[in-house]
Amino acid sequence: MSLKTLAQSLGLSITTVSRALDGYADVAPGTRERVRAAADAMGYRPNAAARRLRRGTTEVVMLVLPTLPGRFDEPLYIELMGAMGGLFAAEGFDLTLLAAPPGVEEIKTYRRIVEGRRADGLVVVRTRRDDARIHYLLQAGLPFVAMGRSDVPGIYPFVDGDGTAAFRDVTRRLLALGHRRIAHVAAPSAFAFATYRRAGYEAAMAEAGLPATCVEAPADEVGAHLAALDLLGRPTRPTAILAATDRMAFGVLRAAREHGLDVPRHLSVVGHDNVPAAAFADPALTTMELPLAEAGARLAGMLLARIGGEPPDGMQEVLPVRAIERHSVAPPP
Amino acid sequence: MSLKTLAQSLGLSITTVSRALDGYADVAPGTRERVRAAADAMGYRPNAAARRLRRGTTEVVMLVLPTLPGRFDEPLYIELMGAMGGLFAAEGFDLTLLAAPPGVEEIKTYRRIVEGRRADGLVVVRTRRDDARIHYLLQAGLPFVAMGRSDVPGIYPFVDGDGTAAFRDVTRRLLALGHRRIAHVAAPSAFAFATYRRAGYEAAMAEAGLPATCVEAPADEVGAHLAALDLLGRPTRPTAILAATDRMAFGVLRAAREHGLDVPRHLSVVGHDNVPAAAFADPALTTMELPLAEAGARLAGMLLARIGGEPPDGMQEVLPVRAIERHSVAPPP
DNA sequence: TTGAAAGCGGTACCAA
DNA sequence: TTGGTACCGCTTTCAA
Repeated sequence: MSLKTLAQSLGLSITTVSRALDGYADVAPGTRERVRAAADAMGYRPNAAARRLRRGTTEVVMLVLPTLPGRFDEPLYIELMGAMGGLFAAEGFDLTLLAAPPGVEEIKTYRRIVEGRRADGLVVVRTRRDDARIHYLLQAGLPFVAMGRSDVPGIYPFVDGDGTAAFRDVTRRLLALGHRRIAHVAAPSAFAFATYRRAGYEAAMAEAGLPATCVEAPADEVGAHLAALDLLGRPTRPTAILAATDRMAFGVLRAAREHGLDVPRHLSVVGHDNVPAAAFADPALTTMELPLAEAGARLAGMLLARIGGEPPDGMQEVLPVRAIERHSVAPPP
Repeated sequence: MSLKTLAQSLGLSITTVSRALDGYADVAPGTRERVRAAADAMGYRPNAAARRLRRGTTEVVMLVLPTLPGRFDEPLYIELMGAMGGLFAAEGFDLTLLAAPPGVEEIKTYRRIVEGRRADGLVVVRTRRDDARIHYLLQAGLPFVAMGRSDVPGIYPFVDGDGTAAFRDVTRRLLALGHRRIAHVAAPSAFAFATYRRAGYEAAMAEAGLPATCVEAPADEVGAHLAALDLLGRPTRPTAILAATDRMAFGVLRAAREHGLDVPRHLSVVGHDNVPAAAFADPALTTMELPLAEAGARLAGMLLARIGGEPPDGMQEVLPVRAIERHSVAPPP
């Protein structure tokens, strides 16, 4: 089903048919209707490759997942994708997802996308402080948006949760409850979000004139479990632990159980992300949530605008993080 | 950076350059090397749209996620993707992921892919008994593979876990431990996996001459939570509950807690999937696992073969499911 | 208001 | 072993 056969069956030129379908003004209304009806009836669908070649555009937006063999919080990205997908689709873009493990090979994936003109724009997720992907994309000039900030200089669109404020506020709440020994199981500092969250925690502790205790661990259950085991084994153990993510919080909960500690009676635990399992943890996990639907909508809007040629100035947003109170926090013993 | 400029800079024709890069035999070895070196140096990358248009192939394989806004238990699919991605990439295919919420619009997404020739092949996941997607793809003739079986007649490649054997075996194990009142919180029967798992449970119960008790619930924590609340509130409550998935098992664990029941002392609970959180549930969840890396590898191989023109006969595999013993199962009280 | 024709950047046939 | 060239299907000038 090509434009040609469609045109022939209508006794028109492909030019006219093409214009009628694209809604150009210089086509007789009657002709346009006739063409549209026929296209519909015959199930005509423009060949994507041909249109892309001709227009020099791909109608594809890619989100490259930095998948590690040991998985991380990918469900969050899937949710983000769900939020963005509809918006892109409405503008005729396919949102496609590619997997590229971090490492030296990672940039090759981006080169292939850029140099092979495989996408009109990119979504970068799980940003790192010194992010080679952002460096490269900035220099390559391909429109992109980032979910999360980074330390890379330059103006580019991003949306991020205000992790600093969130962790500062939750630390203050714990302090107000009477906690004094509050520890933080941080994610690796190479990740931007990890440093923002940690900074919020440290700020609140400093404010209260209390020492901060941070342990850095791989951003998963296992890493946090080991880190928490360490913290809880110390002579003066913390009465509250802030985990950088919910998955890390699950590891902390387990460590508490293994130390015979009741949460929240002996130990308060807080996570971040509000993954589905958090509500079903024992006890139900007190956590924080960045509304991904909203973040996705903003990101999609920004990327579409960038692809449309708008400059990135002002396309930076730090969204507030919502506190979710459940049952893993209580006054200190 | 097009073939033309590359050819000009080498003083060769584009024909020769194209053949040299594609590794055809009828190119002088010296020429080939010279071309390759130049292409590398200049960062030449064939324009994807042009090649696709000419070859009539897309070098794209799509996996369409049936995402529902708000619930994504799909880390499993991400893992599957990770397993397949490398294999596809090795053959020059992009594995791209598309989101399409189930419903009347779903098939439109598939039509767009098929009619716009946007992919050479598809991976269908979370199959349903009467699966409109499979119907459509079979009729459209586009190569595809399914993760999971369906009742749609026709020969097409699939890989599935043997849910029937898995649930039969675990039910037998519970029976051997002395359980008599074993219930099953089933996923909606529209999903193929749900009926296979349920069938295994029912077979084992019938074998033992015991009545089966099934409650069907939405395949998430909340649905299973409500279903389990119902089961545990009955006059003679079960001593063991099999949940169709781990996420559902989390809901069951919560219901048990709310009924003041200790798992596994008062109630045994079993899930399926072995999601990361399962090991960190309280108690650590006894569950089952379909090796997704292996399933992904099989699926990728099948799809590549189908795209290469091989017939689908014999491309059906039901893989054994591995039992993961943890701490949510014990003899009945 | 319509149509002819020139590409977009490759691939592959045919000839040299 | 190499080069010329006709497409692939669509968009978009330019003429009619």
